Order: sequence, then structure tokens, then C-alpha cells
Amino acid sequence: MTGGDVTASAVETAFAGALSKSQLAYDYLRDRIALHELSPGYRLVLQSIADELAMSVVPVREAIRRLEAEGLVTYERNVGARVAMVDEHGYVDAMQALGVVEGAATGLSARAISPADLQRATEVNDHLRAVLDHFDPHAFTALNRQFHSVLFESCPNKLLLDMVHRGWAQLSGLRDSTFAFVPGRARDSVAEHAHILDLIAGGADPLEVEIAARNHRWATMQAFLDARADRAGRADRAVPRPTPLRETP
Amino acid sequence: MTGGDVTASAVETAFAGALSKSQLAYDYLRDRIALHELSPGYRLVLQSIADELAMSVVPVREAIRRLEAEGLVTYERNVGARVAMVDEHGYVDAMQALGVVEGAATGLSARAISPADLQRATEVNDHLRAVLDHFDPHAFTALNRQFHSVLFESCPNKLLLDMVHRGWAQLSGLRDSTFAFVPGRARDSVAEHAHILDLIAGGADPLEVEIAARNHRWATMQAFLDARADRAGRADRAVPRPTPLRETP
DNA sequence: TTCTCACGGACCATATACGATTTGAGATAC
DNA sequence: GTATCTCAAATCGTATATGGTCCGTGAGAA
Repeated sequence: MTGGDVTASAVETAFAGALSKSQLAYDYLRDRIALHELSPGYRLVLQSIADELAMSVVPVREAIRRLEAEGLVTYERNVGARVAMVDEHGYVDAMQALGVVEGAATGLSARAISPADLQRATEVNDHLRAVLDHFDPHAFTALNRQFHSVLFESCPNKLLLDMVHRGWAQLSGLRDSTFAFVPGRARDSVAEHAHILDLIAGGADPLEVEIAARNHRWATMQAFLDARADRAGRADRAVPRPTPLRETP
Repeated sequence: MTGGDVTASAVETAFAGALSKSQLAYDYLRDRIALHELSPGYRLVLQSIADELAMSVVPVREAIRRLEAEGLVTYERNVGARVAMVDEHGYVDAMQALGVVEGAATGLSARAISPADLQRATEVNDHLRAVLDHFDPHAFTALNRQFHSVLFESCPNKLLLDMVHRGWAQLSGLRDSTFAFVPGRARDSVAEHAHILDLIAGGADPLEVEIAARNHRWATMQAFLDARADRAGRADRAVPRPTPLRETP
């Protein structure tokens, strides 16, 4: 173009235009869902969101379509979108699937994790152990995520990594995960973390690391199921197990 | 409603209205991509597609957004969409990820597969063995998919199953998979199929079934890599392995 | 009192229109 | 002959407008 004093406006355009409005809406909704500002079941009205973001409904529609494809919102024709409800069955399935992909990603990371990262993961786990006594599910969950991130982010397979991220995003929709529900699980969790770290630090077979990471997550899932079964059992209701869960009998 | 001769039109309306136009566009594009009528890299022009389907561009845009979120098309702002190109690195990653999720789905299916299904899988594999001599990569790939479908479709975890489907859809974008590229792989493949069937029929540990299924896919991936390395090696080019692939050293 | 049905509001689905951006070809200067 | 600049066509991004569907509400009849 014509050079000169247009720089400022050019920069502004570049910044404003860097993200399309539909991308903006997508980020906005995704963040608000992740931060629990929009709780599961919340009705997403296109026009309201468009007003909030000072845009038309068209970009909002596209954003919601993408969120739908990722399983973060459910959509009903001629009715609208709502934040995906993770019912208990869905939660179990999501945890199971996450165990698979996260385990694989961790296994593939194992040989690529730098000593510095390993050190950081150890510190985070120490921190987790430290907060066990004055227990706060919310903080614990956040630290827990941080810990696992270090372990799988080195996975060279971007596709697999993306699946892991989606899994976490889906589950973050739930109340502070299992730890709020089954506080006793936290202590075991920390111990299993230490075991996984030992395996990685000792240069164990990646498959062994993978299975350890997977079983760690599946154990959390199992703790949730057991806790639920207990409550149901006390209420004298027979609740059939939704899916066969453990591969190792 | 009012009975009589409106039935036909009523049915037509019900059928036409059952799928929204954006869903129609989505199915249309997805099918054409899967059938290779739209080859990778093909430029998807919104208006042309809208014209073809006798609709406006808005539903087409939404359909493409969904396909983008699934990784079947790539999108560039202000430029447009094109059918996702699976480059060799992407192919390897996709196969690796598919090995993980398909293996898991197969493992979780193992105990749920009916004898009838197992019988059918055996027949399909016999068919595969039969066509080994007058080899047709395209037919072989189709039968291969049929075989594996029987094994993982019984997976009770819908999420995992969905990941498997997406993986297959992504890879189907490629030319007739590895078998056209490495014909020698087909014979080994059939033998491995038989092994997996034996494991399932024998009531083996699901984890064992899972690892067998995973290694089966990863072996196909490895065959592709080896073939490529051979060609590159003959051309005297040093091609570094893209990712560490085998978990078992 | 309860069930049925018509009515109206809220919202979604799609079409059309206009502005913004990219891209590629042709012209011009070196 | 090559590189750069200019301009126009193609295409996308978004806004606005209109028609259709769903759902809650209230009146009327059994």
C-alpha cells in the first residue's frame, strides 16, 4: 500500500483482523466453558451471545458448530445449543478414552522428556503431596493437570496430543473432577504419580510407562465408580456397571 | 395430518426436513471426500458447492467448519478451504494414533463380540487371503476395513469408537493406504488378522488383544516407512525417522 | 377438574446483500 | 529480460431480513 503514517491503523487492522469474529466467538465460548462460567446444561442463545460480543449471529453459529464437533456443546435442531452435560456414563466413557490416549501420549513422551521437565514434574508432585493435608479439590485438580501436562506435552504426535487436549477439555466441564467427590483418591494419586516418574527417570520401557499412566487414570475412574456404587448400594438400588472397565482382570 | 394423496409430499417434506441443509452439505462433502471424488488439496469454493446443492452459502460454511474441526479439510482465512492433504508425516501420525485408539476399541470389544460376528470376521479374512493372488489394492483395502469394523464396532465406549471412525475417515483420504504402496504387506496382514481372531476366540486377556491389534496397525505403518526409506536410501538421501515409533524396542 | 387445542412469543434456519481481503495478470520501469 | 507496481476479478466475512419450528400459555369443552 502507500507507506507512511498508516502504520498504526495497519497494526490495528492486523490485530483486529488476526482473529476472525467466528474465531473470537469460538475462543470466548470455549474459555467460558472451561472456566465453568457457563455450566453444563446452560442454554446458549445465539442472539444473546452475538450481542455480548457485538457481532452478528452468523459467526456465533459457526463457533458453536465447531464446539459441537468437539463435543463441548450439544445441539438440537430448531431448539438450540447448550453446554454439554457430562452425565455419569459420559464421564466414565470420557475418562476411559482419556486414559487410553493420555497413556499413549505419555508413553511416547517418555524418552523425550528433558531432565528439567522431569524435575519440574517432581516438584509439582511434591507440591501436590504438600497440599494433601489442607485439601482443596479445586487447587488439587489444577495442579494435577499441570503435572500430567508436563508428562504428555513432549509427545511428538500432534494428533494424539490434540486428542488428549480435547479429552481434558471435555472433562473439565465437570465439577472439580473426582477429587471433590472421592477425596480419599488424592493420596493414592500422588503415590502413583511418583511411580510414573520413577519409571520415566529409570528409562523404563515406554509401554510400561503407558500402562502405568493409563492405569493411573482408570484407577481414578474406578474410585469414582466405587464411590457411586457405595451411595447407590446404601440406597439399596442395584446399579449395573455401565461398561467393562478394567482390561487387567 | 389430513390423510389422502398428500402422503407422498408429506413424506418428502418429512425426509427433506429431517436433515437440515447444513447437515446435508456436511454429509455430501464428507461422502465425496471419503470416496476420493474430491482429492486431497482440492479447492472447496463455497459458492460452487452451494450451487451444486441448490442452497445458499451459509449452510455450506457451517458444514465446512465441522469438517475442519474433524481434520478433514484445512481452512485458511480469506482464502478458503481445501481437502486436507495427508502428507507423509501426517499419515504416520494418523496411523500411529489410529493404532492406539483402534487397538483400545478392539480390546474393549473382545469380550463382547458375538460368535456370529467372529464367524463373519473369519470369513472376511478368508476372502482377503483368497484375493491375495490376483491382488487389487482398492478391493483389499475395502475388505480390510470391513474386517476391522467387525472387531471394534462392539466397543461399548462411544467416544472411543468415534475416535476410531474419525481416524479411518482421515486416512481414507489417502490413496489406497499402504497396500498399494507396499503390496508385500498384504500377506503378513492377513496372517496377523488370523492371530488376532485366535486371541479373541480363545478368550485371551483383552490387553493382549489390544496390543496385538495395535501392533498390527503399527506394522503396516512401519512397512510404509521402510519402503519409503528404501526408496530414499537408493536415492542416497538421508531421511531421518520422523518420530520414534515402536514402543517395544 | 382435567384434557384438548388454538394462539402467540422466542428462537432457529436460510437467503440475500454488501464490504473486505487475497490473488493473479498485465503493464511499466530498470 | 527481470522485477515491481497497479488494478480488477474472485472469494471470503459479516450483517440484515424473512420464513419456519418449537414450546409455553390460556381458553373452552367434556
